[in-house]
Amino acid sequence: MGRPRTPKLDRDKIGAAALNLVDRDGDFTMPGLAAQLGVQVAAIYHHIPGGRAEVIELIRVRATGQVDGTAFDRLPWDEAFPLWARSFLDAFRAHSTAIRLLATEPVRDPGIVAIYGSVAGGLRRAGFPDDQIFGIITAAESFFLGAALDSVAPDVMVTPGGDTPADLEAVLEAAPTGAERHWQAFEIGVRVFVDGLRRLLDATLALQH
Amino acid sequence: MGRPRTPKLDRDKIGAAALNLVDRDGDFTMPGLAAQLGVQVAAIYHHIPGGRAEVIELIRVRATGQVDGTAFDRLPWDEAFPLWARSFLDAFRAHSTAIRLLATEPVRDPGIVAIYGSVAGGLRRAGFPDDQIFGIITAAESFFLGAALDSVAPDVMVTPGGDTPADLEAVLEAAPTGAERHWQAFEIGVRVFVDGLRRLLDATLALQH
DNA sequence: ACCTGAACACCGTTCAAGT
DNA sequence: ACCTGAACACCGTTCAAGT
Repeated sequence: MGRPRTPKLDRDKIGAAALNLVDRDGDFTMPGLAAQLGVQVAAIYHHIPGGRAEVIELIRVRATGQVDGTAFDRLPWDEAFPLWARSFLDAFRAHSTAIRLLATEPVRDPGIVAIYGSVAGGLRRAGFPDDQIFGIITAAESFFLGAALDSVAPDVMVTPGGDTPADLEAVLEAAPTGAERHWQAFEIGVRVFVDGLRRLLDATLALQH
Repeated sequence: MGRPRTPKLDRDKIGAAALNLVDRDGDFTMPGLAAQLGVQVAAIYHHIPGGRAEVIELIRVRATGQVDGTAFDRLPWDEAFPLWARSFLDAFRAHSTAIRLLATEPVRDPGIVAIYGSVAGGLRRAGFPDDQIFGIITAAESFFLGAALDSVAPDVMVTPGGDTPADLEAVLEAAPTGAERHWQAFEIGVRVFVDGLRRLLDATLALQH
């Protein structure tokens, strides 16, 4: 008891243990985290003054740190964009049980934002206007985040009841089911986004000519 | 005490009271909800066997019930789409303090899904293929939901530190700040989405010619 | 500085008892 | 069927005490 000769805890260990718990259980508690670390709850507060909310932030930084935008360094923007999108989705799906915990706050950590240098660079070189690029990145991330949430959603139940509009019923029947439904929506979204961006780029370049 | 002559509670009253609490405080507790209703906590469980999770579902249905896709009934799809997007964002922003509570589960309630008959009808008449329309709706909603989360996010802090990539720094400096930043991202997203959908529609119609 | 041990106020849920 | 009153196990956070 008392102060140990070498500290038993640091922010890194706490973050790693928390992510482990969350991957296993989909959630975590402070007592559970303390037990996992072989420590009393109060000890955690010494390193993470923000308490549970700050632990969640640690988890978020760890999970989103796997998002990779470096494809923009070596590929044309319209080829890099789908890879970026995919890495974002994969990063969240790798911790799918934790998505509900992570997604409630958008990715705004300065350290994480810095990772997007490649994305910003790729879009600049392509010719997108500087004052719109961060908006484009934000809009894209909004879609990615929503898609991540959709990816853990239960499949839509098509109520065969008579109160469903005919158009909706036809559309639901023609749509794929299960996991395929989610993938289709994601791929449509990425494609639509890239095509829409291409048009925005063309309009910008036409103005400059 | 004992069974009252007329029931004091029903699902509707519980949902309304819960939404009120959440609008005021950004969250709610079962004891707090019971107090608001002038009732003991256990009484709530008699009407909502699913407990707190089901109360949240009631709130979600109420909030998302304000999403309006009927613009597709009277306008061309590319004019209706932005109005639909806006109504979705408004519905969530009207309960902005509750977004974190609501957004963790996507809108998949059968009753809510039925509202999208207008959207499905508009996209069908425009010529989008039946088997892709639900994917389009899902992708669009993913973006709307992400944008709603972004709309309550704190403004991005531009760290003047030297470790920020130059491209990112330039882009962050050129971007609008505060609320304007969010609106720009939302509008770019909607525009990009509509333009991308137009391209998808053109490709579809060209195949059919 | 870093941890233990114990405490506090609070939470969600359940259950017997009443009409 | 519908509510009360009380209980249970648990949670996040704090604080004095120890080294």
